[in-house]
Amino acid sequence: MPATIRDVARASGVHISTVSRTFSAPHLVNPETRGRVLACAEELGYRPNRAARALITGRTHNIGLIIADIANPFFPPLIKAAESQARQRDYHVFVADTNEDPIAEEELVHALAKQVDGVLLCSPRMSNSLIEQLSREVPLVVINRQVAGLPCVTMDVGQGTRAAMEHLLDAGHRRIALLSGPRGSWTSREIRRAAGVAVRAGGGELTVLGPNPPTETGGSALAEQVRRAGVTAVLAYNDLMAIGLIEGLDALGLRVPQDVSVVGIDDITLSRLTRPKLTTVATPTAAAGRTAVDMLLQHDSVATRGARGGGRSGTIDDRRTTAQVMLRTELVIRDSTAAAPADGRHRPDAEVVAPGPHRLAGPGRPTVATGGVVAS
Amino acid sequence: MPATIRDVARASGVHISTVSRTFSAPHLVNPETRGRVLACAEELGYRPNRAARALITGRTHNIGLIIADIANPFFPPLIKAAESQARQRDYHVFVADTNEDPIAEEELVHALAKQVDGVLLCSPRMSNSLIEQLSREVPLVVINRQVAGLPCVTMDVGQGTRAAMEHLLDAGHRRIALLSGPRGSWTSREIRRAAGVAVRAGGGELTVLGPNPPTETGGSALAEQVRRAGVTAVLAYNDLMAIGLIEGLDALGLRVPQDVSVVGIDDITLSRLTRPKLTTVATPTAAAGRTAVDMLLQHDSVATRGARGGGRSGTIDDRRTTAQVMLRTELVIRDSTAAAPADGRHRPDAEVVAPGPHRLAGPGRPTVATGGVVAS
DNA sequence: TTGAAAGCGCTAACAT
DNA sequence: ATGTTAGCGCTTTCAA
Repeated sequence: MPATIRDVARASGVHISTVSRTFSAPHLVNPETRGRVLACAEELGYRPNRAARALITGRTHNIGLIIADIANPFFPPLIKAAESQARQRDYHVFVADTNEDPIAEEELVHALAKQVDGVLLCSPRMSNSLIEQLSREVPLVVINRQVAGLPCVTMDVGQGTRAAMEHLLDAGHRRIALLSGPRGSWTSREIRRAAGVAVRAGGGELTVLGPNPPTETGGSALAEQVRRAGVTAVLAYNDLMAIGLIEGLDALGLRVPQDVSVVGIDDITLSRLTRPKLTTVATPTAAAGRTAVDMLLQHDSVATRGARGGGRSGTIDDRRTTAQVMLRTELVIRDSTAAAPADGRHRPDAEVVAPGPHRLAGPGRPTVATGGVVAS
Repeated sequence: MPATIRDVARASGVHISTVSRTFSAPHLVNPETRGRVLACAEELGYRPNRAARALITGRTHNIGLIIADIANPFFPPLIKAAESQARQRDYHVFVADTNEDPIAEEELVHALAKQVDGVLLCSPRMSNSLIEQLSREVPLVVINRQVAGLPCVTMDVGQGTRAAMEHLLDAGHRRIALLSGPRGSWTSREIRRAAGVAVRAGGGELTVLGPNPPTETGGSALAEQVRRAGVTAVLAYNDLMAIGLIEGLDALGLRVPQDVSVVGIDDITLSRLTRPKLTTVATPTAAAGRTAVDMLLQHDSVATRGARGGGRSGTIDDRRTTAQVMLRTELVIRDSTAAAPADGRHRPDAEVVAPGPHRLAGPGRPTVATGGVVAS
């Protein structure tokens, strides 16, 4: 039923290749002919079949977006921005949800590989080596994680964590807890590292609780542990956990921020709507989505992984041009943090992190180009 | 670079058609041969190219999901459920965001049509006639709207609205406002219709404010109008608006629920997290996503719109089997509603709906099969 | 049970 | 500037 290139050719009295050119290389066709072809195409409702085109050009004009959990409010703005940016460049996007499962992630990359020109891997939980290996199958841009040799866009949570900790230390807090995120999360590791350094530098003591599921439930489940730890302030892996924690604390009769100060990370919409409004490290999610798409398509346009043409270069070769972008974050102070209560609180009984073996910026770390802009 | 069917054929010493059969009709191939082929395929990391397959079978194993606004928290659970259900049936899903723009909707259907076996149109804002017309181009399942002759999955917001209104009337409210949703929203029309009837039946007076953008901002912007209307209770088109309204009311010094009761619709996660917790009409979004996918794929498996085969039947023909499913909703009473204040409040100055010309269940309405189950 | 051949809708050399 | 031809990776008659 749908009109094909042949229908248009017949209708406009030219060869199919002329029709093809009219769409893929208009400058090569006589304006007059072009007009006629276009008119016929319009009339017949003809639209080039992208799949057929992909078969020969090797470029599908699709991209994959693999998300840890669509229902986690951190992601929708990123998805939205990525989709919008992609479409603006005439790309469509497959969105897939892994439920935070590394196995599902891998399977999805394989499944999508043939149908897309590249995949945006958002908050992957799999190993670095697996990511590298998959990047040989299809161009990858990694979001929320750094993988040496691959284009990555990350948020500067280290800086955000420092700012948050300094904010808490300034307010007189000394015993501080960190609710860490899921196992395998690069972001969580960065936060922990930065938190350890910052708290130590400020003369405080950090208690790390986790790993945890990055959800509201994950946060509220920690209320009792937080209480027992005897801390006066908490930094959570994300806003959802922070909000859950506040709920849980509330149920235990602990008030935020009077008894305990709580800081989140992400600045999801929700964080302005709960009471108390959440102090949090704002993370430029939409910018991350846009940037990742740009990086993928730039990377991708350079390297035509065509069936006919230059072959599968670009997947490996232009690693040199591979950029790692880190987007700035920003501490947003609202109502969930206040001065530390005057009375000393009881002793902790959870793990206490002495500075430990983490290097802050050792020689092994990949160079980071800080080029991002905070979403306003 | 990626292995093709030919590589596998060469490696296993059979003709490509045998390899093809091994994957698409295994029972037609000798078990021994099949084993060998499978082994080689495995070894080479071969995966059938779906685009190439689609070219000849006419079935892409992709579906499109067109969403009014991904960032609106109503949608992510639906997207997630749809994607999950689709993938379970070996389908991938394109997600596209229209920004509530009817023009974008139409354009997206066209753009996606060739790459998918069907499109889920979620909360479309375009006209019925356009939807019908588009359904001739590609199988459509409409979510959150009823279009005669097309498979639809809707939420029974009429019932939910009645329950909400009865709840308010029981609590002594007589002056009630309805914050309507976006222009073009079927759901908004249904709510208004049901609200008018229910309030009138209960001896109350309904003030309709709108149309409005279905956002928090949309809600908070209405606070002043709500105050001037002199109502003691409000039903909002969705939770986001309800929450925004509560914020706005708060800024005007009006307390919820003491001064004004507020009811939302949807029961997004957020509604349990704001203070006061929102009374709302729970809407089974995940179930809607799953159901829509099922309807599309069932519809679709019946009708092979193959290039070679039976042609583009199914798009028009089996309208007879077209189902319209309406999912049950449920009023969830939380903390944003209370008894009407004893003192009479000032007179409204916004539009007052006398029963008006709306029929509740006129002859022109399509038959509705109520078959849904509320998501627990 | 397998192979041969045609072709899905399109693009890209190569001619003209 | 346009037509010819080959073929992307795959499925599907039709024969053998």
